Amino acid sequence: MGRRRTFDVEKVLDAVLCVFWRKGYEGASYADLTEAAGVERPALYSAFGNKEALFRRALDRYHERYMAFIPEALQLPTAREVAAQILYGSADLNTRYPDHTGCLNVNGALAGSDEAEPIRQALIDARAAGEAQLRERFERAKGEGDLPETAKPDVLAAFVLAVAHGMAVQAKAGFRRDMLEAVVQQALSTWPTGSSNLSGELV
Amino acid sequence: MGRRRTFDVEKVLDAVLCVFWRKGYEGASYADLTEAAGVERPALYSAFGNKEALFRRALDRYHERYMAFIPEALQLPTAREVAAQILYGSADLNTRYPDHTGCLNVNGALAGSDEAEPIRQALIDARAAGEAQLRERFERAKGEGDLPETAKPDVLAAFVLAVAHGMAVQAKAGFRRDMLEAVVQQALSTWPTGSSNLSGELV
DNA sequence: GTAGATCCGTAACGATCGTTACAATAAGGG
DNA sequence: CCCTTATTGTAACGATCGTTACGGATCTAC
Repeated sequence: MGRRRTFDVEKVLDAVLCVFWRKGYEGASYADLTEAAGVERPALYSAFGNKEALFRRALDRYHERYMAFIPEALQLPTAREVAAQILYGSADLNTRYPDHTGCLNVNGALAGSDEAEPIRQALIDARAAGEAQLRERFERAKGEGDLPETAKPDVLAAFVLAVAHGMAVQAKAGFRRDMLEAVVQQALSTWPTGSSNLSGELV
Repeated sequence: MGRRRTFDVEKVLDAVLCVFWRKGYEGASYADLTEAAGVERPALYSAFGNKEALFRRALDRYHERYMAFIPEALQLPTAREVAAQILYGSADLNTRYPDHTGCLNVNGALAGSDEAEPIRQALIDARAAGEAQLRERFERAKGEGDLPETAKPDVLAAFVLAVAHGMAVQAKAGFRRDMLEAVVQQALSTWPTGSSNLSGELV
């Protein structure tokens, strides 16, 4: 059967993920990746394929390990709780690790060379998938009377994720968690209600 | 006094600016820059210095030519109008040019290699300067009774710019202007007021 | 018209990029 | 114990990165 692998594939993937999280797809070199992983280049190629495939694996792992709060949030009873959980969860995740702040979905490849276009599009698709889920959840809330008839689920979803992405930019700039949480509170103060709460006050 | 320049420095700077806008600092190569500018590399070095200095010149020009709506917005009479002008102006700028969407302040260098750290910090500083101006404007509004005593100018400024930065991310992902404008409307839907407008309706 | 200064394009610099031969090493099956 | 198979680290690949010598071209000043 031949020689066996001497490193833990998942641990290496975690180390690689952190580098991509901090430096983005193009900003992370194989020198950075091998140093963080404690593994030489051919081992990375053998285990994961080329850089693009490695990033996609790291991105999948990111969603599994760090974005699990999103599907959890979608199961909460009210649309407002869903939005609050997503926004507070984002503020937390974006500031939890001082050496890789922000969000991989945003940091990964916002702008870059033409060579990075497939990865940039993959991140766009990943964000669009999350937005579609959120929109569907808000449509359900509208049907349940949890959101008013005038509410626009697509706009609400885009708004919530705009705030989340903006916080990711701010976290990458060094914003502290309590500031982001205050931003979330302000964002939620505009939340529409199905009944009589027109005051804009927090529930 | 010697041979004269055969190209228009400002036009070259505009062409360079568009490339940085689309691909970011590290994603834009000299091959890209010279092709867009119609000028060979040594001419760029002679006129602007190295890549970092060239980007800073392009960034200055960006603020002069495209972000002029910010200081204009700050002079509007009410805090709500200031916020609205900044957000609608951002939505417009982020989607106005199909081949370089989003915002240079965000696209330029959100994440990247260590070599890009000075530029990344310069963009952070530029955004922080705009945020400080906005906060001061909101402090003034608070003193004028335009914002309630409970309002937090720093949080409001961070919130407005979080929405703006989030829209920049979304615009770079292909969001259309009308969608961003709906996001802006949602963000403004319950702007705090100093007097009796607690309905959350748009003015 | 000539001298001096400045700019232009070609072509190359060393460094780093992502990627991969290749040989040594270590495991299992006969 | 040998053969096969797979993994390891070294060391290099061609391409591209940002940067710059250098020589020919073009201007002003005298």
